[in-house]
Parts: sequence; C-alpha cells; structure tokens
Amino acid sequence: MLKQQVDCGGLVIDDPARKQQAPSRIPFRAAGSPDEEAIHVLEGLIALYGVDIAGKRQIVALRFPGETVWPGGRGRFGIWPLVASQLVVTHANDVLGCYADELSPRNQSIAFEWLAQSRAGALERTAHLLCEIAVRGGYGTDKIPNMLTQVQVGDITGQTSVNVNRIFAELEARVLIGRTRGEIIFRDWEGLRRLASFDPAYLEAA
Amino acid sequence: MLKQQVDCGGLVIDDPARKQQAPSRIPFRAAGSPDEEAIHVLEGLIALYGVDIAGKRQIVALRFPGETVWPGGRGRFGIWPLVASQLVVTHANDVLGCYADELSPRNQSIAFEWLAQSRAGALERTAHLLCEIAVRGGYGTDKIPNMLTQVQVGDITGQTSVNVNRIFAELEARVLIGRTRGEIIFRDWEGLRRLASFDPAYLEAA
DNA sequence: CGGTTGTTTGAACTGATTCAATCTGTGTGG
DNA sequence: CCACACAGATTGAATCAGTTCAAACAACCG
Repeated sequence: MLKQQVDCGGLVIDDPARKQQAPSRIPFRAAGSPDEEAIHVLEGLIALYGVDIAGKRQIVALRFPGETVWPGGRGRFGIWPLVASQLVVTHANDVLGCYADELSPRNQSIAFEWLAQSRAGALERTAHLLCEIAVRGGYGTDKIPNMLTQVQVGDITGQTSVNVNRIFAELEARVLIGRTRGEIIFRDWEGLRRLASFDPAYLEAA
Repeated sequence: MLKQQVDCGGLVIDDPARKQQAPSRIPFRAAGSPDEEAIHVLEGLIALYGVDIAGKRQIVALRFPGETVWPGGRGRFGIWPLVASQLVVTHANDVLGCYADELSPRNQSIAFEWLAQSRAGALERTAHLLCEIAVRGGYGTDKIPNMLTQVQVGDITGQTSVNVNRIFAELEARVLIGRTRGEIIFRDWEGLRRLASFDPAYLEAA
C-alpha cells in the first residue's frame, strides 16, 4: 500500500511544506477545474466524482492513504474528501516516472472491477465496498472504522441512502456484519467476500 | 484515432505476419488467461468483459480500430470480438513507450465516464453508447452502421435485450434516431447528445 | 435546551427484469 | 421453389428491486 510513496521519492511527498489539510466534505477541487497536479493521500479518504445534469453526483473512484490522484480526466471530475484528509499536491511531471509502471494499471484494474460490479444487486455492491475498504484501507478482515455516512455509501454504490440503510440491516440480519457506533465488524468475512464476489487480486498492481 | 499506431512504431503493428483474424463472438481470450500482450485493433470491434458468479457477462470496455487492449487486469477480463475483427498481437514491452503518455489516461478517462454514466436511466445510457460509437468509431454524426445485436447492446449498457428493444423504439418515437436494416440514422444528433449528456471531451487524451 | 446531522421505518410508485409467445428475415437442403 | 431451421427482433403480462416522499427517531454540540 505504501509502495507508491517509496517509488516516487520520499523527498517530494514528505516535504512538509507541501502538506495540506482537506476538511471533510468540502470540495478540494470542483469538477471542471484544470488538473495538472498529482494529489497524494497521506491520511483520510478522497473521492473522485462526476456530476450529471440533474445535479446528482456519482463517485467514480476512491483514493486511500498511500494512493495518488493522477490527472487525466481533463478536470471533468471533482475531488471530494469523504473524511478530513491530509494531502500533498505536486506537479504531475515531478512524479511521472512511477505512473506508467505501477499506478496506472492498478487504477485501471480497479475501475474495471467497479464497472464489472456495477450491474450486481445493491446487496452485492454494498458488500463489495465493505470488502474493498477493508483490504485497500489496510484494516484487515476483522473490522473497519465506520467512517462514511449512508449518503456517501449511496453515492459510491449508486443507491439512495434509504436503501443503503435497508441493505446494512439485511447484511446484519444475515450475520455477515455487525454495527457499533464507530465500527463495522465482519462477523463472517468469508461469507461477505463470497456474496460480493470479492477477489482482492484486482488490487495488486499488474 | 490513428495516433497510437503512429506513436508506437508502424513497423511492429503493421507487420502482416502478426496479423490475426478474430471471428465474431468467439472469445479471443477467455477471462482468467494471463495477459502479457498488447492487442491492437485494426478492424472490427473488441469488448473486454467480466463474468460474475451467475455467469452474466458485463462489458467493461470497448476497443475500436486504432485502439489497443493493454494488459493490466491480471487476466481477469476476457476479450470478445463483437464483430469479426482484425488484430495484431505484440508483447506489451515492445510498445510500452506509448502507454504512459497517451493511451492510459484516455482509457482511464473513458472508464470514469462509463462509471459516471452507470447510474443514469437505460434511455440515457443507450443514447450515450450510440454517441460514443459515432465519435470513437469515426462515423460522424449522420449515421452509424448497425453492427451490434440488441443482446450485445444490453451487455454493454447493462440491460436485457428486451429492454434494449423498447429503448430503441422509444428513441425512434422521439425522433432522435431512425432505424434501417444496416444502419442507425441520427435524426437529431444534438437532441441525442443532450439526452445522453454526451461530451466528446472525455475521448481526447489527457 | 434547541438546532443540526444522520439513521430508521412505512407506503406508494416506477423502471427494468423475467418469462413466454410471436413475428421476421436469412440461409439450407430437398 | 418450397419446407424447414435458426437467429434476432418485437410484444405482453406479472413481478421485483430500488426510488421517492414523508415522517419519526437518535446522537451530538454549542
């Protein structure tokens, strides 16, 4: 998970002068802004989102700590911290070397996985998100912090928050997860993984 | 559209010895095979697809003539010629140079666009596909060849063929398209474009 | 305490699926 | 030239997943 940081040269990314705080849920960069920058996530969780005519936002990608938002969408996608985050912004050229070799195939792989999942049922998609957070966030298979609102989960998985709530209740009723205030507990990781067709292979670089 | 071919060195891609015919609808590479190769499309239309537990296939990307299928999914996605196609297969290393600069950002941009579109209604998604075929296939805004079955359109847009049929009928009833045996005619390109929120900017390289 | 944000629940509605049947064009063999 | 098979397109009816609207409930915070 931390490989990118090492590859790209710690001296750039660890420069404290470039570090920025990004408050939760305040757009860090709105859709439509030019993007020449690479944004490295140190802490928190960042979403790339598109907006349709009706004003509905659809999240198209997540970036966990250690991952990087590369330019390439011509600014069509906004950047939205789902939780309070720490970022380092560099000009893309400074770290381009590691883009081709490692990062881009992995990001494409994740995008394809999301597309392949996109027609599954809401139960499967929601379970898949929980699995992905567990692995990509490095939390392991016991539990993850409950850091997203149900509205945010809906933006990611393409449902209304009303339905997210029912899906969570259903996952709990099936004893796949448990919920406390601050955490989601995996009561049956293997069952959840199977329900979601989640195979972490797509998260390894090509 | 042909830029990639030029960039990557015509001598490799134009080598007639490497040219292969790929018959329509016979998997060229099944999901799960290793992928070390770059597959260049000379003619036809290629789909990358994933398969879920239920055996349903979901197409995650298309490759038109002049475009290339890069490795990076660890073989999780199969390659399926939607129509009879001409391909050139090379080892990825031989043409890696052009990957980072041009091709990958564009492919990521397209994947994001598909994800952003994925929650729109069936009418909008189908209209979007027609627009994308027109531009990416280089057919212009008058008409496109009717080369896909309604089952294939459903695989791409995530619907059943029954619904695809109804959507086509609806698009025709709204005088956005016309249908003949071999072609789909754009009767109101601007209206179709607006309905689909189709902005060809995402098809330009970053 | 009131204000705000997030969660939970109910009921009506709708887009899309599923199942099933019919229709149309195309090619094939007698 | 006709009989037949086959793939694709079209249509109808029942069903279902998810949305929408509306309201109640819970937790948190100044």
